[in-house]
Amino acid sequence: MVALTTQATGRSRVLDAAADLFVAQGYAGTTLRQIAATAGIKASSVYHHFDSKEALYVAVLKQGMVVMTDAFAATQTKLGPGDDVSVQLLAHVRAHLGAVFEHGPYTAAHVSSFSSAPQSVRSQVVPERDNYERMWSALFAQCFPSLDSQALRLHRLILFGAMNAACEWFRLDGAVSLDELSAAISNQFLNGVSS
Amino acid sequence: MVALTTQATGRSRVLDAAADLFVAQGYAGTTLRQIAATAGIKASSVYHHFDSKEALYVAVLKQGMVVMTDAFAATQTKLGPGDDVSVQLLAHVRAHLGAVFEHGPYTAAHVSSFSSAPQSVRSQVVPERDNYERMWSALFAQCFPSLDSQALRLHRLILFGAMNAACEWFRLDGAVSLDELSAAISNQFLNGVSS
DNA sequence: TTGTGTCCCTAACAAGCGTTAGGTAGCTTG
DNA sequence: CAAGCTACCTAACGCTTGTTAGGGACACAA
Repeated sequence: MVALTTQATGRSRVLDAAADLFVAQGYAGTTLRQIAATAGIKASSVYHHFDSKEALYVAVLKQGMVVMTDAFAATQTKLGPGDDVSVQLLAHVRAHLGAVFEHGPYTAAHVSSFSSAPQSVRSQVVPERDNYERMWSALFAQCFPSLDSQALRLHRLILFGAMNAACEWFRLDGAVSLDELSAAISNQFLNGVSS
Repeated sequence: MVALTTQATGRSRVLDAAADLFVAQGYAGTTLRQIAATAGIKASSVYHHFDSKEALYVAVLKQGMVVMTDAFAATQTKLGPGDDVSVQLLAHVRAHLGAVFEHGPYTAAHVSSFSSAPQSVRSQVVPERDNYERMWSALFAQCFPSLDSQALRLHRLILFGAMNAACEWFRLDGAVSLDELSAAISNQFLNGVSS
């Protein structure tokens, strides 16, 4: 097990290590001893920072939501009120993908391992998720006023599927850049393949 | 733990139970005793049908691939050679989603839990996955001859993301039918939101 | 009847799990 | 200097895990 040499304080080292391992192996597939070893400490020392493995998991998932909502909010302040729909959508897609791939492993851990999380964990993160979902719902309602609420929901879920699935194949050091990926997804969503 | 009352022979009961639980809890989050109890037998009896938990997992994943490739092949035989691109794509999207949601839990288990599978498991299913991927690559190359191979790959991954992510929110008994979902994804993919 | 194979059982194993108890070194504050 | 806090340690706990050994009940063939 390779220890991390980055990061300063102990708590965030543990959080980082946990998020990394949760992405790679899932929550149940990752042991506290693995997390501790990656953070450079012993398993029992994790309990100095977190009450339990589950609490650590919740902390990772919530941090992932913070990163996402922050990215969304930051994008919104950068956009003018009269910006084109395509500009707005591209910016927010870029922000979401940036949160997943560029701002640490927290968002990636959330996206990739939330669906298999125990019920008790899931329910603790639902408020944050709902909040982020509402941000996108509002954006969609504003961008596509002609669609009814069911169509809006469907299209939003399709877009989220396309974005979040990228963490199963996209690599930052690959042939496609994040900007290119964002443009491809955003453009495809608005105009379809052919254009 | 509720025992299954469906299915005939013991081996497929175990396979069914395992796939169901893998979808809900992931591979590592599911115990052999849970699988056995759901199948109506004891944990040690699972070893009469499978060499190990890992072998059982591989069997589930491979069965998922069989269902998918069969669905693809069956769709291809139903299509005429002169069929429109939109007809072909809709049919194959419908077949893929049908495999995930209508033909047992195997494909859903594959789609939802492959990414967190151990390396040793993953490598055993790679050939089948590559085979299915080639089918879609060929379809895309035929449908969109003007795109280069990198664009084809990107668009294919976007479509797969949209389809596979549906297993995190879509329910057969919900407000949206599988036909509607297929049409929405296929149409969105070809023409974008607005149309 | 006697074998052979299938399908399942009980009982138990070693290993690994999350977790707890209690102690120690070092820094900071009074 | 003494007190207290932070961040970690060693050692061990009870429990669950995947897995194995060995046996019993039924079916079918010779």
